[in-house]
Amino acid sequence: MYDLILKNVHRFIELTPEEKKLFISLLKPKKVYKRQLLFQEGNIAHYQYFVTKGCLRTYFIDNKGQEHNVQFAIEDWWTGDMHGFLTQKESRFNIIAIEDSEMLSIDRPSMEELYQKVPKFNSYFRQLLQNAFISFQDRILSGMSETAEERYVNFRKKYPSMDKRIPQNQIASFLGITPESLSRVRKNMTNKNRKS
Amino acid sequence: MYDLILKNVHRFIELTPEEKKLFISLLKPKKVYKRQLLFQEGNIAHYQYFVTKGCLRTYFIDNKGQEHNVQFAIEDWWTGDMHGFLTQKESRFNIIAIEDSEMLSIDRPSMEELYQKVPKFNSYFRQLLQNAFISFQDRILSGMSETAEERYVNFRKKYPSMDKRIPQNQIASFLGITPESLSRVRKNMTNKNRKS
DNA sequence: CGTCTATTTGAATGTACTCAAAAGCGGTGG
DNA sequence: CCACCGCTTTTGAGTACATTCAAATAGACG
Repeated sequence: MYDLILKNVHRFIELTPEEKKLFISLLKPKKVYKRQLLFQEGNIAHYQYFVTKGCLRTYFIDNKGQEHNVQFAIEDWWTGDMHGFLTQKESRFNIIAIEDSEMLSIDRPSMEELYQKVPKFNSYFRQLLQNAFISFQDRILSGMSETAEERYVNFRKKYPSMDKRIPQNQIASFLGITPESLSRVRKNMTNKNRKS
Repeated sequence: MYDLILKNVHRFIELTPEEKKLFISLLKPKKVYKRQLLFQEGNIAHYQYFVTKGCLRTYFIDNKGQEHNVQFAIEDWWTGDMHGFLTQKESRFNIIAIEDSEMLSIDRPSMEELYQKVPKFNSYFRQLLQNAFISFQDRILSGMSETAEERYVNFRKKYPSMDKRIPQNQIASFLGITPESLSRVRKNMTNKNRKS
């Protein structure tokens, strides 16, 4: 159950057996079923979640009532509202399960304890923040410079495992286009392939 | 000359006179003139820059050769390629002066020294990273949910001092639209105001 | 003053959107 | 196991918003 997260941590920092034990003792398992909300906007984000099984999406609702997907998370990914978690301000995001999912959650006090006792974890979590930062940066760049089709192609290249599991209309929302448009983009792509 | 940056730091952490001295001793003044490149893509970002005078823009060039503005920086702002600075990988960004500008720069070794001797600075720079993260997040959300006009209105609300100093075509590039479109958006807005 | 760049305006085009309807797919209950 | 219901995906037609290309006007700077 804890193998996956330990491997993940191990990609960034090395832990002694005692440190591993402490870390694991601070994690709380959590389950949500398909279509169930893990977290709702307006609340304070007390947890970050490491996904061990399943698939979730993080979205926000704009002032026209439209949903927009901000992030998908599958096994071996962290999810949660990073900004809200760090600032302890009301979140603008919702997180909902696309499949039955299992997670390991950690709250702020536990994270503080971890920083105190195993300072290496500062580095680990800082790198998570950096990665989140980078992925947002990439998204801004791609939003400014790429067509819908290019964004979709890149999405599939970058997250091949997600492409198979996530409904098209959800991917469309992530890419910032309508489901109809994505359907047409795909049609177009297969036509191109047949010609060549 | 160092008042501005000390005030800025002071908004997040408190420093003793000795700590201030150390901090200042690690900063290198730097000048660039209008239209001059401060930093060019393909290089490693060795510095972060705190602007004490002037105005700069950070942009990247997409594979169609088009420029896109990522950030503007005026007095009391930090600029530089955060991602490149943290990872020490080749940067995709260019930074150029919109006005004659003066900065205080800090390199990685100095920052490490600062972290060692005054650990409080970890917190300061982490908050800078957080703020950068948040502003990118906001930009993704606004790109997904707002029209060009709404984005422009919000830009003016958020950065009133920049709106006055930065050429329209540069603002357009920041908003992700063409200069012609921004011109029409503005025309539209004044027409609306006259009617009401 | 003249030159260079930024901004505005116009006309035609294109990309993605909305609205509407049909087809496809998956899960549920009889 | 099949029939039905709800949701997703596809397709079509018309529309809207922003783009491109081109040209005129305005502004900044030496």
